[in-house]
Amino acid sequence: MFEPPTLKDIATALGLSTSTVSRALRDTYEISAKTKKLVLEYAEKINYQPNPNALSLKERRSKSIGVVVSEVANHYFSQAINGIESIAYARGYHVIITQTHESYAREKINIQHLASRSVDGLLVSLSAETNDLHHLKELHDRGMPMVFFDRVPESIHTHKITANNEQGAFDATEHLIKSGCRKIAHLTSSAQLSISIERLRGYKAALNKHDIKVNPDYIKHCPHGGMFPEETEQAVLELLNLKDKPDAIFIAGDRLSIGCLEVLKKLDIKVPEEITLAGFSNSDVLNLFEYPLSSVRQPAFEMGKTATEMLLQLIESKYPVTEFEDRVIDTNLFIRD
Amino acid sequence: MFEPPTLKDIATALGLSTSTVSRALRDTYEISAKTKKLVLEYAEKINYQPNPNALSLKERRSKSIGVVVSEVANHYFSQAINGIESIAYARGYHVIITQTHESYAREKINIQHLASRSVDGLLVSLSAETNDLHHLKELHDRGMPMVFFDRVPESIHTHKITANNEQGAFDATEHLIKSGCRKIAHLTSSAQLSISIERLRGYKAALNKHDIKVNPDYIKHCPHGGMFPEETEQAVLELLNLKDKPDAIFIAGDRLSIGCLEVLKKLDIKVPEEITLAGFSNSDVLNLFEYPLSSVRQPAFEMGKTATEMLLQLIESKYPVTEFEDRVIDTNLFIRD
DNA sequence: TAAATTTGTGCAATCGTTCCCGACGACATT
DNA sequence: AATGTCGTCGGGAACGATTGCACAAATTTA
Repeated sequence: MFEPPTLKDIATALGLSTSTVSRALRDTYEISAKTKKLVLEYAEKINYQPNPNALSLKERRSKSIGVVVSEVANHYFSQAINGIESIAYARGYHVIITQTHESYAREKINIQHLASRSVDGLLVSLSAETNDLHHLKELHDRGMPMVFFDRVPESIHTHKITANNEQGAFDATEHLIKSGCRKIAHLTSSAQLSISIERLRGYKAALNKHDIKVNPDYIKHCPHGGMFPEETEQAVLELLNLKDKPDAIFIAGDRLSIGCLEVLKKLDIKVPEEITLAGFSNSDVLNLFEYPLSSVRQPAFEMGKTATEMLLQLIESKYPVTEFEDRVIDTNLFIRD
Repeated sequence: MFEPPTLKDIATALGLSTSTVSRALRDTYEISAKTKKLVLEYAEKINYQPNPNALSLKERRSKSIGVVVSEVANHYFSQAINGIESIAYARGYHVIITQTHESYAREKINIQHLASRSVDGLLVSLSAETNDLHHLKELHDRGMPMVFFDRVPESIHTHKITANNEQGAFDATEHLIKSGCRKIAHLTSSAQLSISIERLRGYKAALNKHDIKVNPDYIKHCPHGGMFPEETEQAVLELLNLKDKPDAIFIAGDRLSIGCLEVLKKLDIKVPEEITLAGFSNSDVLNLFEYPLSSVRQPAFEMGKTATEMLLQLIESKYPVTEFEDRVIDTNLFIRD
């Protein structure tokens, strides 16, 4: 069995009390240099590490933060996680990552898990299915520090950090228009998600600016964010089977883009000859794709960093924070073909 | 501040002792039905959750396992993690994921982190840089249950689970040979990694079987597994600049494949006209690539599941386990073009 | 009716750590 | 010689939950 050494082990081995050993290790002034040296050397020798559970119990904090994302396989999130870890580790915090796979049930369980696991704070990006915010609201009301990023809720009052989704969507859509497209469809995630709302707004704004009427038939929502391939496939097929077939699609997410490309490939539809594409994606292999896909790239790493800094500020604040920030970071449009 | 309710809160609110409350919640026989109901209802109402740190301290286990992989952005690992989580969650364990980014220093820190964090066991895939196994050996000797997967060490005696790398490499190489290639190069990760060794062996075996001489100039190692694009680029360029230029490359990893494709694209080298490719990859977007890449796919999800089952068996075993298993799972070759 | 048994509950120790408080020797001060 | 100060160190409570043991009240038995 794995039994790490404890303070008591050091104390009995050295004929001291646990309090003295504790103080020696924490370099308190009231311990003699000789004793300190003795203790430190022995502790080093047996590779003593304080028991984090005992510490958490005593200090009432765990020096760890919980992260809730839909999927680590998503490039946006894996990059954001790298940003989160870079800050968290530097400040002495552990990071516990959980995935919702866009499921509301899974999100609830994970949040519950993390809260009971006594993390000091939460970094959350909502799942595509999430409508009800009760589980988060209650926890927030009870004082759990949390910061939302990417997919943020309207009604929970805390720090939020998002990409400039509206501007990004506007840029992508306008790029399609400037490429000569007029019948631009929009394939997006579930309707209640903040990113969906904002991207839809940017899409409409671009159309409006260029005097193109918004066609409701051109807007397709995938309630599970493309988690199920059939969902994406059906949406794309519906677009392609319209009488007035679109000549471009603006796609609101990574997984949706891939799903869409797969359908187009299966039907052997030429891109960009028959249809032009643009979409949100943080994938680093888009350049290698057979079909060109102009992409709006979010500063994921930076967003992860910023969100973590905000969360640690909440966690370490001595007084309840009442002023919350809504940070918006610009996106970049990468044009392909 | 976030102060979850404790047993004592319930006890004082109900005029009982903490022991009675504890027993009521754990449904012990010696508590009257009336009291039980009272306690359960109140606990439900205030959403009581036992403090996991107090429990871990008492039980001397945390019901959590640590995972060490090189990168969650790697499709193989993200799929493996899904497999790990599926088992762990079902058995009531938390999963703490850490990334090495192929760095030995990072691996040491993460292992140290997880050990001090008192996880009950470790699921490890070695980093490309790792040569020295001291940090793992010492922990293992001190009784920390661990299971290795994918990249496994020779000298630590515990459960290991790998894909049939040799057979997979053999299949891929033989496929290249059957496609008419004779001058087959091999682009791979750092030389000491188990997967590199086994895949190299399979590569050589296929060449031998078909009476093709192994050309040492055709074998290129990337010590950081393609973590740095320059590394991959240089290796590929060296291959392309050989007097006797190879007509195919068998690539031993996901990131290397992508790096290689990027170089070929930059140089505008036609695939498969000028050079044919095959490689290990669990990416689900290879079909969409401009350049066809036949791929050896590992059963990542299944490997994650199996590794976790093995680890939990070690953790929950009453007696020290001395019989260890070396599970090898078959790969699948997906041919493109 | 008194003794024995059952039933329900509380006390206290434990896990590993920190920290308040007090102890005790050595030395200086009055 | 008595008191004060300082430098070092130990005792013990606390954090939250579990659990063996003790013990009172309620019930059954003799």
